[in-house]
Amino acid sequence: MRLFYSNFTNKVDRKGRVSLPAPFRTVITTAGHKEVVVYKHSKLGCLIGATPSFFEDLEARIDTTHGVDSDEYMALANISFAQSKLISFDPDEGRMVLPEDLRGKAGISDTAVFVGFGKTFQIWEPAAWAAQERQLEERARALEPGLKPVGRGEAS
Amino acid sequence: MRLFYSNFTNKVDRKGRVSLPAPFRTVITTAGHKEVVVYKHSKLGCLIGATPSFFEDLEARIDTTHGVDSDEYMALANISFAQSKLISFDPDEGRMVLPEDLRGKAGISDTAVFVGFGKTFQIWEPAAWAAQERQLEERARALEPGLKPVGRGEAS
DNA sequence: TGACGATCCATGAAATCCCATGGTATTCCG
DNA sequence: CGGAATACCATGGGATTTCATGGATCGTCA
Repeated sequence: MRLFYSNFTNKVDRKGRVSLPAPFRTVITTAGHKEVVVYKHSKLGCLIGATPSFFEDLEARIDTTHGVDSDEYMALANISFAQSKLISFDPDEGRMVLPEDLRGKAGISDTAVFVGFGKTFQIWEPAAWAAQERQLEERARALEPGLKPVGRGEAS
Repeated sequence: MRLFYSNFTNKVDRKGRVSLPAPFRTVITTAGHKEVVVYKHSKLGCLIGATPSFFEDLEARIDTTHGVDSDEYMALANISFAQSKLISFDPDEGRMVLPEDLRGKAGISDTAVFVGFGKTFQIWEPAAWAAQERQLEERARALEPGLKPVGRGEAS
């Protein structure tokens, strides 16, 4: 499975259109999709994006472990589905439309930063991302010794 | 399998007609249907909608694991079949008729909110949905530590 | 015939598609 | 190696289609 790497800063025009960074497009189309799922992160002031498959897997996992009427399912489904949007992008031009409400929630006006985060990516207002970046760096410095030996058993 | 995402607020006219949101239509027609199954949720004050296949699969699962005479099967059959309505929608215009009794049970008068929940969707009276939304958010906050390992891969 | 559905037509707003352009990185060729 | 041609990508504007929604018509079943 291809993952989302690096970060890209793109313009958002009056219609709310943004170029989905070309490398991100590749990840998504390679996974067999022409759409991305986007929602607002509950704590961070950014949006989260992922392939539809990511959510399909998530759904299946929650369904089998908890059942569709459980509190867990409802709470998770609210974020992953009810509050999410399925956004299609032009496979040729590579542009998508960030809906007004999502832009508002992330404070994005005319510029958006796309940040690769492995299986997901984040979309930030530039200044907010700069701040987050600094924080992450500090935190990483603090955790560094602890991170080294951890080799998470994820294949590939 | 396509899933139901996002939420849409549509008008219900005097005849009980509502537009099934276009993306929802796509999910249903892609699954090869021209109809939706709708019933009242036993606890929540909303209606549940899904493709006929959803219930066919569910039926098959319960049948094989419990048998058609089990309590589980009876309970499922009552909700999924006896209490449900199979509602067809105009494939071109995309409108369906929400029967009076279902509207009554959900307190819906002239506006309905369609909420995507993965394999199913919900139909709410707007104010009731707003309240439910708040509750789900709180619950998500409470469950968050427990959810983390499931929704792995996300920054925090 | 009278109520209730179902089908058909009309319309404004909003979302989507199509074409054009400029810049940048990469490749190709002398 | 250097310069030019080329391919890729981000971005803008305008045209076109889709979609939600209202009203009217036609049929049907008591």
